[in-house]
Amino acid sequence: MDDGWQIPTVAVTVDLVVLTIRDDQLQVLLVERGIEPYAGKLALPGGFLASETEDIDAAAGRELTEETGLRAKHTHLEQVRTYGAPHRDPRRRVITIGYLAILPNLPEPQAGGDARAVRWTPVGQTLRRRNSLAFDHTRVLSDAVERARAKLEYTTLATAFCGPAFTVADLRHVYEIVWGERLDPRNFHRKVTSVENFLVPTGEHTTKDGGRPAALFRRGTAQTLYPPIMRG
Amino acid sequence: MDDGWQIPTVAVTVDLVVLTIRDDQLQVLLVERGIEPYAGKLALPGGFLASETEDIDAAAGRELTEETGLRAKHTHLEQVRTYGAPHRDPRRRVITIGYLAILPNLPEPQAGGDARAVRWTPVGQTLRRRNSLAFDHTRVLSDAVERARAKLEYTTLATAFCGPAFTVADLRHVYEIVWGERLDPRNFHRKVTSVENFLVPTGEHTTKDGGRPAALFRRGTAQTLYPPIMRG
DNA sequence: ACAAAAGTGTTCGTTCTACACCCATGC
DNA sequence: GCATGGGTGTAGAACGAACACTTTTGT
Repeated sequence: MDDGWQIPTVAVTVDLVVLTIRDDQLQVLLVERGIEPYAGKLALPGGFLASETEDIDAAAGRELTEETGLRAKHTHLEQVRTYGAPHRDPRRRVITIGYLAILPNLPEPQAGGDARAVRWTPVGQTLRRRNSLAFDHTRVLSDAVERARAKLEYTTLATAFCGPAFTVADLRHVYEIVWGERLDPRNFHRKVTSVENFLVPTGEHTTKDGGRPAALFRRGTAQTLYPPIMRG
Repeated sequence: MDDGWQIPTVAVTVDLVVLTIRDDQLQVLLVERGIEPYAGKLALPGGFLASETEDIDAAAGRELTEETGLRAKHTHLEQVRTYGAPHRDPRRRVITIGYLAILPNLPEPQAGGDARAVRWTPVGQTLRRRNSLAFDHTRVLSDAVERARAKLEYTTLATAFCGPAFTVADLRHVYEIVWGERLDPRNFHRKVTSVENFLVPTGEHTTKDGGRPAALFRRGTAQTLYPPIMRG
């Protein structure tokens, strides 16, 4: 074994799948690459570890802040998986750790500190076209979206797409758009309001909608949904 | 940005959580460390990438073969998550990718090609004691075991603990031991036999048991269970 | 015959689904 | 009043838990 073998080291990046709902679509934050390889192609935002001692979760939070101007603390941010095929970056060996971030629909387009061209893009069309993204980012996006879809079933993750106060209909729209299927408004209402500590009434109500004002809620302390809300 | 900054590189290991059922207990394969840090302590088997171009899944398969003598091809082996706290290894920066492997109970103790002292250890007592494992391996083990427990609910993973032919009771014992709870034999039988392509009858039956011979099955092609088999 | 484990049938209560219906607002 | 969406009630289907019961072996 000990025949002068040196421990190999590799470069490490974090790549972010930042999801939100805009214009009744599930959208992902993409950047246009300015340099080779894949110059001009769209890619997930991300980057190398800033130093040999930067924590990987901290690196993901730092990238999120750089791209969106938001603090990671108030955002859902979780690791999905790591991609380490040898030639996924043609320049050199790079493994990347994929993260899923979920934001509410922001009033203004993100004003990142970074000068790169950054844009919201519908997830559906991005996944439908092969090779629409640089590197293996289509796979990274696909895995993260599937994670999000699955977690809506048995966790309270859907509230991460909503602002501080939201209606039951807002929450239902999250499910409908992320899953791409219609849910019965009446049964959905009963399900979510009967889970303990999922939704906390603020006492406020919406105004100026087409119909009866809806009660406003904020996130409760519950992290898991039991019973789960299942897809079709 | 481009002020002479060098891309930092880090060492990468894969660590394996190899689970099996022995003596009616969920057990994990551990090695006794021979060198500092944590010399004499138990740790998960694993090791550094063999070269700068080794695929990480291939590295996990290689480590599995080195430790158990088994080909990864016939074993369930999946990535769980990556651990990258800066000082998780006191010597140098190392990030590790945790993998979950599941084996049937082997007739003989594993005869690995590696000379290190390797042993099966019950998972329950290992997780109960803090600091029973080196590095952050208690966390890695915990995450992998929770992954296995969760996947029994909605996938056919339980068959990975069984040999090529098994009875419904064998499969139920897997669930009972991994989950640590009793299941009704009659209802369990109905559930698993009614999932399409989960269990394929071999036509053979057990002999020399206390009661009526049980039909033998082998794995079918189904990967997911619908409806799921839920924990309490 | 008896014990033991495999496998089937049945009952009962819960949950899901579909939809009728009432409520509260803007116009 | 009427349209619009919020929210509640309810009947029927589907599902799961509990358990009586039958089947097939070994001793």
